[in-house]
Amino acid sequence: MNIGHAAAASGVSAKMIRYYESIGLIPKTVRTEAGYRVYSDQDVHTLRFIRRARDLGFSVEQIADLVSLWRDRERASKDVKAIALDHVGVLERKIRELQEMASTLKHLAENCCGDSRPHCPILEELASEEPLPVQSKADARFSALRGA
Amino acid sequence: MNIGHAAAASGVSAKMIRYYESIGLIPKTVRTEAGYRVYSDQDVHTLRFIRRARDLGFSVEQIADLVSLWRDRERASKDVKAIALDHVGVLERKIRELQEMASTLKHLAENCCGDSRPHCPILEELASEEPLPVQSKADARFSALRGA
DNA sequence: CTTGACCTTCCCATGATTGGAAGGATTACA
DNA sequence: TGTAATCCTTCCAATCATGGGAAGGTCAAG
Repeated sequence: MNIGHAAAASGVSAKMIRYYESIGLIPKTVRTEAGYRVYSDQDVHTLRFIRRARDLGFSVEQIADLVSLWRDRERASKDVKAIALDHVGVLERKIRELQEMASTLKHLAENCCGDSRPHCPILEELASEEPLPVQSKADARFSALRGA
Repeated sequence: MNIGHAAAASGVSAKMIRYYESIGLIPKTVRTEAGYRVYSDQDVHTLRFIRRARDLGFSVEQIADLVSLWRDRERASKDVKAIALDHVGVLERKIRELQEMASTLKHLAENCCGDSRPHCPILEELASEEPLPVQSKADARFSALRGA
């Protein structure tokens, strides 16, 4: 199977397959006489594994660890779980960050008429010298808004 | 005021100030005879505006638009609001993505003993051929985000 | 034998930010 | 005044995962 076929079968683009090979995430493949890479079903299986891990937001580095644990029949499941939970922590931190941004911004936007007049609490807030009034997601009050 | 001072006063690093200048987000400053950049309080105010917009996750491109609207006394507040709401949409899409990842992963991790034995549902799932079982959590956390 | 669809390698770009090197300017202090 | 520390300057590189594209070789079908 050539790289295009492996890409279609695994959901990983040919570009990325070459990249993963170049950084050592996957081993170098057999080549045809003409230099074409050749992939087995097992290779495609590994690529699909990688694809799924990417879909869950794991970094390439973490995926390398996951693949090596996957291959290791003597692995301890706690090692896998540790990677997963660590990543969950990162994701949740990121989610909280974005939620703070979104809710702050939504509150600002709600207080902006959104008409053709220039008055705008969003700009006022950005131009203000005071700390940004972060709306924690549990806090639905508009207390800190100026010009509302 | 030199760049270090402006950086400290605005919360934007000297590196980033130079970068913002290089991409045209802020105009080129006056220089001393020795070539040192010189900043006014007004410049610092603009930098702080930029800093706040970055803290809310706006892209540099959006910030350029926001700054120009900020400067424009004839602006229509709907133009500002449109940028803000567009960004809220992007943030919320991102949040949903991350939440799906986190909840899928947490679910998998909950079913992994996390001991020294090799059996591991997380790896099994990654190695599976079936579609990833996304744990859609369109529940309390989610509606808290848009419900406000 | 040509055409089109592959494949190869190599370089570049993204976005925002940081790091660092080489070298000049300024400042503080003895 | 000398000198050392701390600034400033520009330029280049790296991050992370991915895509775009060029130049050129290969392969299969018509």
